[in-house]
Amino acid sequence: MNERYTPQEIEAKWQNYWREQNSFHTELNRQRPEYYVLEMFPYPSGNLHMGHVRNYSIGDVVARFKVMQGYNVLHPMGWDAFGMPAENAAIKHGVQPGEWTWKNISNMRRQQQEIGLSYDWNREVATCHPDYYRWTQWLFLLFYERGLAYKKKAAVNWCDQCNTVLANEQVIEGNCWRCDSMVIKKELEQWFFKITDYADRLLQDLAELKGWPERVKTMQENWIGRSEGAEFSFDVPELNEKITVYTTRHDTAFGVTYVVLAPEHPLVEKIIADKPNAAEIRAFIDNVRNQSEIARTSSEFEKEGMFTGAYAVNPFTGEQVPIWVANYVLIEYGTGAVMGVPAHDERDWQFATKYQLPKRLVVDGQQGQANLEDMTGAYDGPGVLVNSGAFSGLDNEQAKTSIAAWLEEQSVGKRRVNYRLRDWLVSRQRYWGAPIPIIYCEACGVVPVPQDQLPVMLPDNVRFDTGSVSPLAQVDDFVHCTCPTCGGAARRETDTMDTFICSSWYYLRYTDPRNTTVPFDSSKANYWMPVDQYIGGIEHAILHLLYSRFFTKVLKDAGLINFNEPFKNLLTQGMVIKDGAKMSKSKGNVVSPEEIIAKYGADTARLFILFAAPPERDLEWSEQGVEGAYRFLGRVWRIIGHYEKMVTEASGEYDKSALTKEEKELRRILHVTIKRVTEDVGNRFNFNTAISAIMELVNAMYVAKDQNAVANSGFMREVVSNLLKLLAPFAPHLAEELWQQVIDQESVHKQPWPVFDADAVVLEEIEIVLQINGKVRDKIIVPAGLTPNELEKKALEQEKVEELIAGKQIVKVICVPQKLVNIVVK
RNA sequence: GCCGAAGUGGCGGAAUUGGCAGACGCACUUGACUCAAAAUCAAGCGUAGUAGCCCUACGUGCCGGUUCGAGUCCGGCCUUCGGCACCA
Repeated sequence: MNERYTPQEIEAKWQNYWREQNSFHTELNRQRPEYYVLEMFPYPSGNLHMGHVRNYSIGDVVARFKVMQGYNVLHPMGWDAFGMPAENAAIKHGVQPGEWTWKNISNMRRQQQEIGLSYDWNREVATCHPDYYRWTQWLFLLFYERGLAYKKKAAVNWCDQCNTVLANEQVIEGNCWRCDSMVIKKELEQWFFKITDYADRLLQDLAELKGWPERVKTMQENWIGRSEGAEFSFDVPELNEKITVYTTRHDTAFGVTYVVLAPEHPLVEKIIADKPNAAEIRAFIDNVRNQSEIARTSSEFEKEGMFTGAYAVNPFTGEQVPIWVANYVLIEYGTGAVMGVPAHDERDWQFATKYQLPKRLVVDGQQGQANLEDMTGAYDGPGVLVNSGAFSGLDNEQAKTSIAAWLEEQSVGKRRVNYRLRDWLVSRQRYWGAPIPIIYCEACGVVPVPQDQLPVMLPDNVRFDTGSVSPLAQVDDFVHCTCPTCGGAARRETDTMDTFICSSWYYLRYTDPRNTTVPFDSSKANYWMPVDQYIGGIEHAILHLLYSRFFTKVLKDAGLINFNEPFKNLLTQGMVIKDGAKMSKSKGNVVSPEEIIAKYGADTARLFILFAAPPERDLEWSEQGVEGAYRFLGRVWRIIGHYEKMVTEASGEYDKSALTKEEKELRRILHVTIKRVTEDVGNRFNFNTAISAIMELVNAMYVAKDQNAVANSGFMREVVSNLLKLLAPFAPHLAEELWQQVIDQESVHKQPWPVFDADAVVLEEIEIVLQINGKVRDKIIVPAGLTPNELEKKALEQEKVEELIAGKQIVKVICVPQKLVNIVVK
């Protein structure tokens, strides 16, 4: 073999070899345990960045490790290929979005192949391919049939920059998730998926996800935002109407001193129509509607409201209370109307103080001593009900139950659970997405496109500078069609689907990627799914991961799959940062994977990324660290080169009992390393410590070389072959090269993962720490396996110990076998 | 405000079940090799005291507790990062 390690020569060779051998092709096989490892598929932006390299390196180690352990491993890759950037490129450079996207895909696929990733490329999918989006459309229709896709007019999020609507999940602090510009509210008719029907299951089943990080589960929990309360009605006698309010504090219902409606509430216009200051109130409402969403929903925002001139009757007290309209009540949550209880809600306190509305204390938290005069803010703690009719004297938590029961008996209200989660707005006024397969017929109304007419193909040669209208609406051939039901003239829906729909089921398509009759065969999906290990960025904690969970539940209800949750274990990798900041073009701190691979090779890049930090933590890019990884691989190359002749000429067998002391020690380190790497990769995903263990083994091989102590060629073959197996998932090219040169002609990646020899890892002599009063005072070498009594005796015999405890009384001696002796004296 | 995660050398990080804090790597220092440099191989490297070795004391964000023994467990804080937030 060459004296120097030259990755540039080695890597391409093995990448071709793996491709020619179809090394990573996977078939369904019920005789073997399956394992599905998946990295989030990328958007084909044009080039891989270091975050991708990290993501794929992690997945590749897991995949190769599991293959060697004997699992039937599914490890696919594909493209989340619809979306805005392709259209922006079309507007800017005049290139067709499809052309731009496919070009990017082939470039990024090449870059992935240069990393040496073990994907089964036969299963590659791209969401923008008609063979894929046909089934996205099919699934839309499934949702439609099941009553989970519907169209409604609502105030929706609109991004002026992207010229389209957005789902709530895509609005980050009031800004567009993609272009970061401010999101405004627009009243539009749009398609929604009824994710709220699944709110409770999406919340409950989080408990099943033992292999998910706590913070992701918490984020989803917060997002779903379940609250338990009650809903009840106030009569409005002058209109013969009712105002229904939602509250989680029905125990404070006797403290209501006013009722507030959201400005958008449908009753507002009715109430104010005949009032003298109606015009003034309307002006106020218009003003509130023009306030931005973030401003309006910020708790620091000044509360403003107006009295409507009408009154409502509190069903508990029979009292009339004024009806207000105010900016702090949101039409989307609850009933769009709330009861005002200034004494026990901070917002109501502020509002009532500002507009001099009365306050009434109904929960006493100070054993009868509480009074309004002493209060400087609302009291929202526990206490006993006062001024609350028949409920006075009850503990406020008990009162919730009693009052809810009363509401239901009197038929003025009921218990109710509310969610913060909104339905998923799925239509987009964009071209580069899957067309929504719906036809509008004047005679038949809304008609779903029949399955045999799918896919509804995206037309070519479209103009993109159409402003706030979907580009598809400008294409007459696309829009005009015949009604599938009556054959009359009809129009197609011109909106496309949110790309998050495409990515909500791709993991299922991988299990059966070329199926032409259904999106996937159920038995195949049931064999491979759920994904055993999913790996991706934390930025999808809510968006993609919530939508995919929703899809899985709907498909289960439809009988297409037999599992509840798509991703059994989730690893959220940290960011790759440089100089303390995320790599970005604007900061000028981007390191190009291609350049690194050209300079050091893919094995070095992979090794550095996996070694520099545990996968969940942010990783600081360090060129010197990369050098270190490269140096280590060179060290491996040279030490194996040193033993090459010995190992190639050796047979596999040797007499273990004939090993020298030094050989035994090296063998012990080898098997300890096998044990550690197996556990670190298999149980904990601590690739950094797995690699450090391999480094220690290599260091020990250098020590042995220095001692000139290893002469047993059969044993050395064991060391070298196992070292290469351990290294194979991390540095697949180098391991393959050395394996085939030194050990065997069959791929190292087809070898069984090594199993450690329990006898080899046992030490004959061990070091015992001697403590006096918990402080380390000495260390002794003793034969392994001494009983605590023997240990204690040995410890007390030590000269140094005798010296230190002389004249003192021994209170207690603690012996931890194989570890330490602690002598407690006074 | 509510919820979650994390704080360990100059740096990235390790310590898996309460048992030698700092594995492994980077940086740095030194030696060997070399005319020299690079590469490589070898050694040292928490802080303070000491010329130096031995040794001693201190040391895992802060304060306290439990324990023979705490980076690890408990109570109370502080800081950083992330999510949610006028959600009634």
